Amino acid sequence: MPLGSLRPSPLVEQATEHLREQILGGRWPVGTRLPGETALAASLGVGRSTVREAVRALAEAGLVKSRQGAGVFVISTEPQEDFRAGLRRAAVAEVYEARAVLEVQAARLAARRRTDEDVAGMVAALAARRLASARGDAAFVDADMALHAAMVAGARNSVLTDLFAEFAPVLREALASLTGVLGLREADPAAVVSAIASGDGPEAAALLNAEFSATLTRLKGAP
Amino acid sequence: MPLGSLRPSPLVEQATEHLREQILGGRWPVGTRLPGETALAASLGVGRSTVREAVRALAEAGLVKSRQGAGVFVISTEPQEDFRAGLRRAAVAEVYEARAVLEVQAARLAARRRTDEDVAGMVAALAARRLASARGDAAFVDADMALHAAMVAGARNSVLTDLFAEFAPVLREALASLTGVLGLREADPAAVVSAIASGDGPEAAALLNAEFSATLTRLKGAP
DNA sequence: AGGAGCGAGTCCTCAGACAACCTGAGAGGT
DNA sequence: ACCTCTCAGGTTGTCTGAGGACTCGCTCCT
Repeated sequence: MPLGSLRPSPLVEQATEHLREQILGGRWPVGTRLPGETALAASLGVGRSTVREAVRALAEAGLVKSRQGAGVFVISTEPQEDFRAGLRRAAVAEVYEARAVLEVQAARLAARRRTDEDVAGMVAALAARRLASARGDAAFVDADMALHAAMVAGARNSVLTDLFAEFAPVLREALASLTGVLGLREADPAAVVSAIASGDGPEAAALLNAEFSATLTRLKGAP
Repeated sequence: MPLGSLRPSPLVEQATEHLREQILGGRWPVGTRLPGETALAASLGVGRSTVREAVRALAEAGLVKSRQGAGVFVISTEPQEDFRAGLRRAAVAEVYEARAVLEVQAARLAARRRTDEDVAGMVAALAARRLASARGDAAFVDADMALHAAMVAGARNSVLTDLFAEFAPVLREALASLTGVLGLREADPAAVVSAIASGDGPEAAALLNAEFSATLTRLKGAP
């Protein structure tokens, strides 16, 4: 069962996911021994070191444990992976869409609940974003994310705030290399902030939704 | 800074923990590049394969990400506290509100994207929920959650699906003891399902939003 | 029957080689 | 002056071969 000869992703990741599926699928129950490194390598059509790195990743994920001289043993078949791990594996467009789902409604709530301090935070983040616009992509994306975090914080819901914090690192990484293509600098978040500040929830939601939709079509158009 | 010549544990694990401490300790801020594999190997006094496996483990843990040709970059210095744990600690009303944020928009997407199989799943879940309505609270809540999971699945976004799965256990536990107070049995999810099936996103979103809002006021009124 | 010894199998680590890829500097043209 | 192209150096990705360390089952001897 050799892995595809084409290489859309690193071989190690392919091997890791392949083995993960087998384990989660119940091919090797808890306590059983996996085939040896050389056997797995031959079966997957990759080198031994590739298999070793895949097994190392599964060990870090808590699915297997290797004992020198004995073999690699399954210690769990539960998809113990936390939400964060799934996020990193998901396609950028899906992550971005989920982020849009979260933020559009959060903006609506923020318009009703934001305190004056929240507004001050958004205004400050807005200014920082404007400054960062002239700097590198990474700095700009950081400032942009900080602004959006401030807007979500205005919703005064700790679950939503934590959730956005989950998305932040993945989004930052994905967007930093795409700022040029996506035209993030052309967006006008000031209007959204003023809508939230003035308590106009539907307006804030509509503005954000339009921006996210435009970015999303660009994202799907040009990978 | 060579690792100890004695080997109480495998070298890879020592190297992994060593690097993890450095990253969590802030030696390399988010976004910075780690020294190259060969440099790290020399600095730790181990071979390059050992360093590679350590980096692979840290990548699986979500701390770093390696890009071929560029280097290994720090993407998080957070000690990976579990989002799930935070969910369990949050107030029920906040969790429920976040769930509403997620589902209302997911329903809107589902109306555009759901396949016929998705609709079949929702109809089946609807029937099961109707049957379960006569049974105990726990069974009914399970059936209700299954129905909502089917609706979210219709949005065809794996991130949203995973996210709802994250909420499910917490919601189930919290709602099972409150079904009587919240009047969940009185809701009419059939209308939402038919709106999704007929492609009417705004209608589906509005219906869900109304239901969630009503439940939320009851939830805050009588904890 | 019981224990010591042995050997096959396995993981652990290293070294070297080459491929694939990214980045930045410099040449060259507009 | 600015833009584009090329190229060289550095980095990660992958494979292979080798030897060390450890586990476990089998054999042989007492």
